[in-house]
Amino acid sequence: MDKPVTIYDIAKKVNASAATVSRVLSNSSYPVSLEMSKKIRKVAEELKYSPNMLGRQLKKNNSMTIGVIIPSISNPFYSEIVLGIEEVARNNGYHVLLCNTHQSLELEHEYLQTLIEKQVNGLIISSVILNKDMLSEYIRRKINVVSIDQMIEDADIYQIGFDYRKGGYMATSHLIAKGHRKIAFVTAPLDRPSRKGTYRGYLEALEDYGIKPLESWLQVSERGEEGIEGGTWEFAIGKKLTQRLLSLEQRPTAIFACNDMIAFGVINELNNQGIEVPGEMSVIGFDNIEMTQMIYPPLTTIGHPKYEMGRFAGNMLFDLLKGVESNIKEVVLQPKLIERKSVEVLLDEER
Amino acid sequence: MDKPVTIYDIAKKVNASAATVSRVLSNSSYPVSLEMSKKIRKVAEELKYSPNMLGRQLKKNNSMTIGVIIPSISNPFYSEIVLGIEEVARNNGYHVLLCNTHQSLELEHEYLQTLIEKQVNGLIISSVILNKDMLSEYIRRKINVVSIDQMIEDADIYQIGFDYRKGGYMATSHLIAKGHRKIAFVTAPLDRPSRKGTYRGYLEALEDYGIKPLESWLQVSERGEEGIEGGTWEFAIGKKLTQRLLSLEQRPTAIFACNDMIAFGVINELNNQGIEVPGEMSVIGFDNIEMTQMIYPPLTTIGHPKYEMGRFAGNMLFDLLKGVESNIKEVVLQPKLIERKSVEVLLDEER
DNA sequence: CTGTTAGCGCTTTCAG
DNA sequence: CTGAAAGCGCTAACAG
Repeated sequence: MDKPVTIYDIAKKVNASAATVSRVLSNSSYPVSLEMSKKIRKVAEELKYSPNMLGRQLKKNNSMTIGVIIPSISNPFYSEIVLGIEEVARNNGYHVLLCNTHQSLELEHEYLQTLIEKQVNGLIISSVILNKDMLSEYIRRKINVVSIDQMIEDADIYQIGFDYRKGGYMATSHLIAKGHRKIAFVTAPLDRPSRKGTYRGYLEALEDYGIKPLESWLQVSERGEEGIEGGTWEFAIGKKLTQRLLSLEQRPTAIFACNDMIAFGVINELNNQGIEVPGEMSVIGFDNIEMTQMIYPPLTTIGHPKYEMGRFAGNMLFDLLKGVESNIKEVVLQPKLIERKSVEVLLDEER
Repeated sequence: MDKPVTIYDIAKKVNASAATVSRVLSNSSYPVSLEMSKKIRKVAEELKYSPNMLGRQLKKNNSMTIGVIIPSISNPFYSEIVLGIEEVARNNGYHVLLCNTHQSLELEHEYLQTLIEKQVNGLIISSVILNKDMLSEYIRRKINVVSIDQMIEDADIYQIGFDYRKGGYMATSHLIAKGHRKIAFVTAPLDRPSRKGTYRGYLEALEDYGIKPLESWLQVSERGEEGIEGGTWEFAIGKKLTQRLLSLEQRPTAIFACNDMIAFGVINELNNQGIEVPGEMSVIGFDNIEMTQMIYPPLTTIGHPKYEMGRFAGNMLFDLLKGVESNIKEVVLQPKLIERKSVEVLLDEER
């Protein structure tokens, strides 16, 4: 078992000191004669030297790594965000340590801790359960954290959010503009800021147009088993909630789902029961994940700039790491209506 | 800016040596008096000590990290695999450094290199472009690597594959069993072992049943722009290739897509053109990603044990890291027909 | 049971 | 321009 080659091995071979070798191989600005420099590089090549970053990182106290904590990478919503973050991390020479909490408070805690131990330089987090206190360790250690998508109340961290309320309002008023009055809202539990916001937007739109919401048109699912809350679960609740809706005496003419996965479930169940979308029932989703273009009919939904949010958060974090202080601590990204084919105008006589 | 607390700070406070502190805080089996041990833990708590893993890792020459290289996490096929790997990594106390190559040879090279520099203990890779030579550095350094899904020819590494040929055979013979004779194969470029295998299976099934394949029923897309080859691209080629198929004089009665994303494109185009699935055209996919259950009609496809493949690869790797040598270097996972609703029997008179 | 010492691989003063 | 030496935080012989 041949020992890994270090700068000392190279130093010996070229009759130089480890310091000099380090200086050239780490591209330091420190002056080294061209001749020496060349020789060192040549030998490094020959010996197939590759630096041990642990050494450097320990010395510099800089891991060149940022942590990213999200519920689950298998959720396409998050995978787009992560792709955005990764791109800017790579451009800055950083690596990403990705952590999937699977909605488990315990796991989230654990990751928060090990990321500190691994000496991450910064953290980007989209947490469902996080509060200010849990981040205190980071703040104390002056590790920069930026929170995305889910706002954390009055924590002293940078946040980049999304206006869910407005999105909910847009979706609902679009439906109203198309002539719908009986609009159901189908959602996973209203336990996160994002969903609460969307729901508020829904309510406000109805109110602004003088529509009194029927209680039974708000369909909220039970909490899912933590951990298995993948796309399948959301799809399933979309189906179940739709069944309930269809068994109502007063059926709605349009369904607003709090996210696209649930909307897929809604449409699927509608199809199963032979109800045509959008002919007999309009459906609108939320998030605009890639798949919305791929189903039939293509889903009308609310656009959420996921990739951009990731890039934005990444850039913000790296600015902070570079010491570029900003006094903008909070930015809110804006929703956008994406019209496709799952919503149809409702004629007066059908109301 | 308060300096991070180290074991020395604790040692000073309790009048012990750093060694002793290290012994208790790293849960070493080395004997330390209960009294001392308690005191140390208490002070560690008070000082909010958290170990710097870089120090330990450098000393132990063990990063407790494995690298995972895949094309893109935004592809649901890979995200499931990764979830499987992550689970076993976590159970073993390891972290995963995830790298998305976006089909770029350059990026792949770069990652291969930086992972070595970061001193990963092992590597799991599903590479499209990898060959034996590119792994030589790893082999030389005795870093264990296990390759998944895409077999690498006669490299001295562990491999866990999937029988694409058999999958292709199963899909095609299922179609044949349902009465189809005019079966098109719609695929991304046949430049990877997996797709080649699937295609071979398709051919063999046709031959076994005495069906001569029409050349125009093999529809291969052009290469996509590297990097943007996400789900949208595959969806798009599914659509485009279907258009070509439909413009043929001799139309097929069934379409076999080399993966589910492409199958979604196929179905979408069929829908657009008012062709009913499966009534007028049967469609079968490949991979059984989650979304296949969510579209309408639910897609008949070939099951690929993605999550299990991830777990399998992870377990194999950790066995190797633990020194459990195995003489099984190659294992091939098996396909499974998943019957849903996108294939219909073709009556004799329709042939 | 505890402490001393050396050193993992690298960078960085500080002197030459 | 080059080198010697110290040290990042931690662990592991070795000696007591």
